[in-house]
This record gives sequence, C-alpha cells and structure tokens, in this order.
Amino acid sequence: MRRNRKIKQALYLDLASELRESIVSSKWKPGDLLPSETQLCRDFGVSRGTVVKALEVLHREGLAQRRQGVGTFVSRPSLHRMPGFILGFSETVRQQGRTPTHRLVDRCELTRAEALQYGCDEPALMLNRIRLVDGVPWAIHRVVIPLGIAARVPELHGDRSKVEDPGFSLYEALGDAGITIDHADEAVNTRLATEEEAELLQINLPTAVMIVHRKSFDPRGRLVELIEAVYLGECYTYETRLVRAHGVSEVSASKHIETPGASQNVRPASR
Amino acid sequence: MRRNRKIKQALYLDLASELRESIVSSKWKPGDLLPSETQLCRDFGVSRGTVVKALEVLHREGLAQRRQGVGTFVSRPSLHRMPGFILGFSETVRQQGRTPTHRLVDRCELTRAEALQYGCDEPALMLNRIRLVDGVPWAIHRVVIPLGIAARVPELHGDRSKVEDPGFSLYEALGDAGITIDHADEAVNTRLATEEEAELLQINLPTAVMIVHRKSFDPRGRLVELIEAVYLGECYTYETRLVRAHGVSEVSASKHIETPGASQNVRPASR
DNA sequence: GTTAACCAATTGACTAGTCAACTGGTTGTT
DNA sequence: AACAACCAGTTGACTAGTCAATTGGTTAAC
Repeated sequence: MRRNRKIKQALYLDLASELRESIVSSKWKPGDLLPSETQLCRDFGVSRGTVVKALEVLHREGLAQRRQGVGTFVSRPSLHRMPGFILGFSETVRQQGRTPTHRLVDRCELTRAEALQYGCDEPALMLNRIRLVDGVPWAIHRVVIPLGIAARVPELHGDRSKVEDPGFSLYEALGDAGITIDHADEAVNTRLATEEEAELLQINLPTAVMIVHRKSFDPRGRLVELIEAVYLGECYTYETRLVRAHGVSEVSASKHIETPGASQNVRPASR
Repeated sequence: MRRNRKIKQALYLDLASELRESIVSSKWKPGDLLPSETQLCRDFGVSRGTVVKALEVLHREGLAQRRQGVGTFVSRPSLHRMPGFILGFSETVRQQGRTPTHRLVDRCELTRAEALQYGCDEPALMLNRIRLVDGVPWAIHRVVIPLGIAARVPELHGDRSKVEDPGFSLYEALGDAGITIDHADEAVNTRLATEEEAELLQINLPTAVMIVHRKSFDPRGRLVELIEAVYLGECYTYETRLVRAHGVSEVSASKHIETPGASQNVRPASR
C-alpha cells in the first residue's frame, strides 16, 4: 500500500483513514456494502489482519457495521458525528466555528492536604476560570494540576505564565510539553445554580446547571488534571455513543454547544 | 487452554475473563506488572495474537495499561468500576442492590407522522412510565419502539401485555425475543423541572432535572428503541470513561444512583 | 407453495511466525 | 561523574495461512 502521509503511521490506520475518507465524502453512502475483506487485501496490497484492524477502527467510530456472513456496511448517520477525540473546552468550541476565551478568577497552589479534598494526592496548582464563547460566559472551570505535571509546562509557571492570556488553551500547552492524555473519567450531574454562579455566568435564578467532573490520566496512569466544571445547562449537551462489542461497552463522546435562548429542550413527559 | 465455561465463547474472551478475575480478586494489585505476552502464551497454551486480543479487552475496560518496551500493568482504580455494559434502568438499579418498579402513565400507538416528531420514521408504540426505586419516584421515561420491533416482543402486545406489571423490564423482554442492542447514542442535557414533572416525581419547585435521550440500534443498524428520560437531577450521576487509543476515543459508561437528600454535590466554583 | 438441503461468500477466530520500535539497565569510554 | 554504545526483553505491527460460524440464495423434493 502506498504511504502518502508524511508522518509515519501504522498501515492499518492509513487504511482506516482512506476508507473513512471514502465514507465521509459519500463515495460510499449509508447502507452501502463495503468491498469484502479479501477484496480490500487485493486492492491495497495488505494482509487480511491489517484490513480487519482498519475495519474495526471504523466500527468503533460508529462509521461501519460488520455482519458475519454478509459483509461490512456503511452506518446510517445519527445525532452528530463523533469527533473521536478527547477534547478540551477550547478545541470543542473552535471545532464549532466559535471563539473560546477565558477570564482568570483565581490562581493558587494547594498543599497536599488541600489537594486531597479534590481527589489529588499531591501538591497541586489550581486555576479558577470563567469560560466564554464569543465573549459570552458559558461555564466555570476549576482545574487542579499536580505540581509535578505543572512544572513541565512553561506556560503555567511564574513569569512566563500565559494563563491570563484569554486565548490560552491548557490542552495545547500540555501537548506542547509532551504531556498526552490517555484516558479520562467523567461524571455528569445537575443541580440548581448558586447565587455566586449566577453572577459569574450572568444569568437569572433559578437556573439548572450541569456539573462535569473530569479526571484525565497520561499513558502511565498518572493523574494529569482534575476538572470541576459548571455549565449553563440549557446551552450544553453531552453526547456519548455506547458500542457493545464482545460484551464490553465502548463509546465515543462529544460535546455540543448551543446558542443560549435558541436551545430547544425536550417537551415535558406527558401528552 | 482449558475451556471451563459452559457456553461456547471465543478463546480470547475466556482468557480476558480469567485475567480480569485475577485483577478484581487482587491476585494482581494496581501497579503490578502482568506476565509478558510470551509468558501468557506459554501459561495458557495459546498464540500471541489471542493473548494480545485479551489484553486489549482489559485495556479498553480500563483495567490494564499497556506500555511498549515495558509490559502491561494493572490500572489504578478510579471513581467507580465500570459495569461494561449497556444497561437499562432496571438493570442499573438492581445492580446497586435496589428494587426497580414502574407505573404506566400512558400507552398508545403513533402513526408514522407522529413518530417522526420523536425521530423514528416508522409507526411506533409509545410508553410513558414513571420509574421508581424502592417505591420512590426517580424518573419519567418515554420510550418509542417501532411497531416492527414491538411486534416481535409478546410482552408488549395486546392481551399478553405485561407493561402494567411493575416488575416488567423492557430490556429483558427485548433480550428474550432475541433482539439485542449493538450500540446506542445518548445525549445528556439539563433544565428546570416543569410543574407537571414536579407533580409526577413528587418534588418541590424549582428543581434541576437531567434529560437523557437515547437511541438504541441492533447489530444491523435498525432503530430498536428511542428514549426520552427525565431524571431527578441530584440523585443521578452519569459516568463515562473516555479512552484514547490510536487517535480514536473509546469509552465505557455507567450510571450511578444516589439516595435523595444524601446526594453530595460539588461545592460552588469559588473560594 | 412450502420446506429442506446444499452451496458459495463473508466475517470471526486462531496460529505461528517475522521484523520494528521502545524501555531500562549494563558496560565501556572519556 | 557523565555520556555513549550496546543489549535483552517487551509490546506494536504485519503476514499468510487455516478452520469455524453465519448468511443469503439456489436447487430439489414433497
């Protein structure tokens, strides 16, 4: 198979990208049967194992359905298409063509004892920020980062600090420092906004807010960051896909941001 | 490898179960290094490909971390352990040692045009139910099932209908009829409860509720059910794990049910 | 017409190997 | 003491095959 990508990448990922391209460009439409595995082997000059790995990637992304004895189909699209990545606030907002900014409310260092309250067992850096979309307050973010991690990110430290810069993206800074996020646990909750939150978010009471707790880990399983986020409920939708495979559920998740006022909620559960 | 399970199952799933057992029973503790792949080949008498598939299952479940050049580690536990399945309300509640029941509010058939409003393009059966945990109202469920699917489930039909039975479980009935759920898309939202909902759930206003929309599909990609659920916000936590693997995010999701009144929410985002 | 038997095609599972990339430690040199 | 080279062990990727299970269609028998 021809390697037309600059960065060296696994063959099956190249193949998956190629097939994904054919699907999103509607060369193959929803419901269409893809070429059989052996056919793809011939077409791309790779072994069947590689083709299977590529098709499994597409299946996990929700783009393809596999049926033993029949073949692999292009899925019918649903709700939204998954981005397929763990994204931060900035990336999520930018992806929807809007401009993310933030306002630093507080920045301090926590002792080990203080950090423990938030579920981090090391001294840590804490940032409290208001997140804005196109200049309108959207969420309150409290992020706790172990000092061991924070020390590796120059943008977080001392005089070089860029956290005051409204365009600063934490995930970008982490990535630049070579810190990658392997997986994250999230818990979503809801309750009424407090008076303080209403003031920060410039909303009237009573309003429902969505609380998202996130713990992110690097490939070695070390805690990278810990987030408590308060979102304007009606403007925030949390989407996941649960895929049952071999008795194990797997998912892709994404977030969707709506314009305040234009949010269209479900009707009451009655007729 | 010895097949000690009654039901015939893939070898790598047997192996994964065996390894999982060793982890949850603390034979191998968090941070421990698992035997190498070649060692596992010898121990269980299978090829390396099979061992790798088993280890990948554990990795997707969040139980193991793999590091090239080093080995496979047991993950450190986080938040809650994932059940690893797509569960219905009844199963979720039972799993936490409580008793799920329900009260049928309404049952009707929708024409194709009516069903379209809910995102189903076939005539469908609609059930509106109040879901209770240990006799206390917990959620309002509206489920829309295409007639083509409903017709295959005797418990849903005519005189044999069991939906009035408080112990009825829809997912169980679907399973009995040979209808399996391959994947589901969920969207989570929040807003204030309406007066009607407050009455059904026996709560005071204002209260925040969590809205969950779910679309479930069978292995062929056909819509199996469509749910709009209204949960008592403070008593419901929605958990997911996002696992980044090969640039594709995968997740396990679970729900956690809390006792009303004893729910402990995050503190306001201020100091 | 209905049913049963059969067949070809496809995916699922598995084996047994090769080579590459990465890691952690050791050894030798400066 | 610091650094570079090397090495053994590990996971990641890939190949080329086998056999099993499932599906959809065809054919034959009744």
